[in-house]
Amino acid sequence: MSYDPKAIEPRWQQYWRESGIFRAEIDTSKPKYYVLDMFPYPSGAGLHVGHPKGYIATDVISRYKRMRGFSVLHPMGWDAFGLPAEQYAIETGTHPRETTRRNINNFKRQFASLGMDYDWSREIDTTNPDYVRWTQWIFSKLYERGLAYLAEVPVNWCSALGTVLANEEVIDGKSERGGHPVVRIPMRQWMLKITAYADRLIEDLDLVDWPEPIKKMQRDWVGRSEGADIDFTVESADGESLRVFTTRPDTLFGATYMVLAPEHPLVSKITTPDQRGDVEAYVDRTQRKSERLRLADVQEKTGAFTGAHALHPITGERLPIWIADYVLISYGTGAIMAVPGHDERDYEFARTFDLEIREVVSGGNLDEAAYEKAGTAVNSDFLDGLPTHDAKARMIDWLEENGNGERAVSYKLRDWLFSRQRYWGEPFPVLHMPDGSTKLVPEADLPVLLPELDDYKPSGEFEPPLARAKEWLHTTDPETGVECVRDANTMPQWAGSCWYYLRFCDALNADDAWSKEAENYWMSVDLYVGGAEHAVLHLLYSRFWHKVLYDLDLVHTPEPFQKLLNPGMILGYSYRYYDDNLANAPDFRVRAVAASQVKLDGETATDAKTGAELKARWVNAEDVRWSDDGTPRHPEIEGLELEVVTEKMSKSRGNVVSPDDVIEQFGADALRLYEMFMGPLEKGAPWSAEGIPGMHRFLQRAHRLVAENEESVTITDGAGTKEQAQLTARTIQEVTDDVENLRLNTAISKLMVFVRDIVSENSLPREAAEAFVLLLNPFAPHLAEELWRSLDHQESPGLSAWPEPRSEFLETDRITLAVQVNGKRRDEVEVAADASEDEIRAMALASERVQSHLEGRDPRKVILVPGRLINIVA
RNA sequence: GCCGGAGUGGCGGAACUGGUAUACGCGCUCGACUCAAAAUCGAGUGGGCUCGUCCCAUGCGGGUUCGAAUCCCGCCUCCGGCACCA
Repeated sequence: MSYDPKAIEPRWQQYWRESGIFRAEIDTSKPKYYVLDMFPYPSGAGLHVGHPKGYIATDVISRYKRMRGFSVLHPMGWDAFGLPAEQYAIETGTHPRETTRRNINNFKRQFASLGMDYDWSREIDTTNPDYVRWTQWIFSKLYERGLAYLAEVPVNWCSALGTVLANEEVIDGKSERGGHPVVRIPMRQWMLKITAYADRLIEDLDLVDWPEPIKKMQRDWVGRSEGADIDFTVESADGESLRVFTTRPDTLFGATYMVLAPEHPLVSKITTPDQRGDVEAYVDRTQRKSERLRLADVQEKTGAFTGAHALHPITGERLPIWIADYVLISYGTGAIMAVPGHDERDYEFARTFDLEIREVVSGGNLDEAAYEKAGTAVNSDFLDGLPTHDAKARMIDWLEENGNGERAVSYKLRDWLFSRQRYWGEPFPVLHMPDGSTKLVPEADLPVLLPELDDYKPSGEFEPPLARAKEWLHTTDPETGVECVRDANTMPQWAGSCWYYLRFCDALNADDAWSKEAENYWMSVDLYVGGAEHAVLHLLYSRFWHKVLYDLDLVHTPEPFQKLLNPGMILGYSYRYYDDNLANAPDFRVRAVAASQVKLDGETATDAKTGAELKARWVNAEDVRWSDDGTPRHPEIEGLELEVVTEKMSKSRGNVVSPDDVIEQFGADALRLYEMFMGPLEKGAPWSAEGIPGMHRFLQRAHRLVAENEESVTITDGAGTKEQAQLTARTIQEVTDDVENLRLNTAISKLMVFVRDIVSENSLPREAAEAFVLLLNPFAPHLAEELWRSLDHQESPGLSAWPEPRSEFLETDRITLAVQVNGKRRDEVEVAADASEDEIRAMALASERVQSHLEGRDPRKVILVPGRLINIVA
């Protein structure tokens, strides 16, 4: 019988599901291994071939670790709150719960068809009331600790999404999802005090094994800087003092003016009557300037003079106080001392408004640019002659002694804006009392469930859809019977993903979020695999929650994820052109333009000839017409050449390849193998259909080798010839080493070499065959099951022990050494493995080729690299 | 602009701490099987020429070394992140 994945794969998938052999068990006699994928949002589009790369990798590792004797936890679940289901509900009236249920079923079907070994008894759905209950419970813990608070804050309001967004979700003034415009308006919102954990979020990165670039991104995001707060007295404003933060207290003598953010509370107080007009006009202008515009002209410095002056704390000099939007209200104290000699931004501002530039650190040329590096203090009274580092310390000492300031630390990280004005999220377990205070819904009354709504639309008036559910909204405090109001906001999608890895440890626990015992056994996550796009969002948020839980003694590790791996994205080829139908009008005489005729400026495309604005369009990959010279063309518009772009797979780009189709044609094992074989896990690459048949052929060969041996190959007992035993031992050793180091691509290539070379005189040794099937099992588990049975085993290979190489076959008695002359390879010699240097040297010098390259010269030096080469230097 | 990461055959990639560059797969060429094709199997496949015991090749230009894809210096290109954070 020939290899037929369609017949084999469903059979074993059913067996895995029904036998429950991959169920995770707490077994204290075994070491544990917790391998976790970032769980997906179950979208309506289902999985495409770009998704499973990480999932397949964890499946390989999970199966491997189980065979190595670990008790393995490898769960899967759904991050199922979120905008698309809600958007779909708005459009069609279908309840998000229904959409979510359908999508989850489709995802589960796809995961099953890929042959995943998930323990489905631990499945998590973040929208499930049993789960929401504990998400709300953790929020209550944050609230009790004072880490959740309501604040009137300027928020990122996105009217298209009808909600506020966290800073991290806004990119270039547009929403991260969908790219809709975002404006800043003040609103009363739930905030989480992540800044209280800023230092620990940086320090504890030393405890985890993560890619260095990701750690750096997190450090930079928290953005800790050390310096000093310095107080300036505002002249003639009844002793009003102005506090600034600086990282360069050593340049205090170089401060020639002060700048407040336009939103700074002092602005209205200190502005002099004759400057009021200018100042108010400027404040008004910056308020209306969108985030986007503010970014666009970062180079241009603008500002207005308040008419007020501050007094230099040491010299008593009068420094003019300006306002300018290059100073941000949300960082530091919202005010700065400007040192134009040693800060690029202040320098530009001073140049624009003709303010004094003073050198207080030597080393640069202030006629040309600000000098920001370290140097020696000059024109600085008691700091003169000190190097920057010492000058900073001396100045801080002076400030503290004289009561003019103190050592201070500032962070870029802001508190986490935690409420959304949407329907499909966790309600806040909070009651608003008539006196304006808030209190938690008692733990016994959790979860607070979402009310049913007829209409999921955001009102557009900054009011959440939940506010329309009057009966739900108005309730009574179960403790006092007082009438009160629920909170109409919902939590952001991050909430559910902040702690799901803990619930997986004990997913069926009805009394607690997790038991101490389960948490103790399984945590922390040994290997966490997921996209680098979560480097600062999900990973920072969940680390924060985890630390709060750690402080509450609810978890026993300070960090949740020990090792992190970011699989590279699999991209698709898409085919692009442009047209001038900007508004997608239905009856529009569309003019299509090839990419070669288009000028790109950032995100806007214009016609290179006419300058008219254009919109990018894509042709579905399968609809592309290929001309004879191999260029892609539009299927209908005659002669329109398409531009080939490699980008993330998405429906809108028409470049999605479904795993369903690949599995239908070549089987899940071939798909699994191909995705792992494409290259290193961390690296992304465009999907190419050409490689899959090669994997299919390899599996076919393996099948023929082990299971169809009646014709040409016979399985013989024992380890076979010396060469066969050596190849087997070496393959075991090398595959093991590769898997341990997550080099799954090279592990597969070694299995291929084995299949190519193992047969000798039409015989396949039984030991070799069995080792091979076991090595193959994590990668191609369906075929491995099949082959294992054909070798007369009753149990799954997934439950067998991983093979050990027989050490006596790892060593060889004769080795081949390269012979170099002056570093260039000229010949090779075969020597006994234990040959002495003199012997090897003699053999190398005896080589005809070596002699001819020596051209009669005597060797000056001979370098022997044991086991590798001998280099003769002449 | 700043900070990361990466550039190796026609393509995906391999080369572990500086030690035989191009493993493995795809593609291509030739051959076997076949009436023929597909499938399968086998052989070959970095480039060059004066076809040798040759020369040149790991983005470009230098350097260190007996020896460099690997280390150092200076550039170029692509990908990702950040973006007035005082």
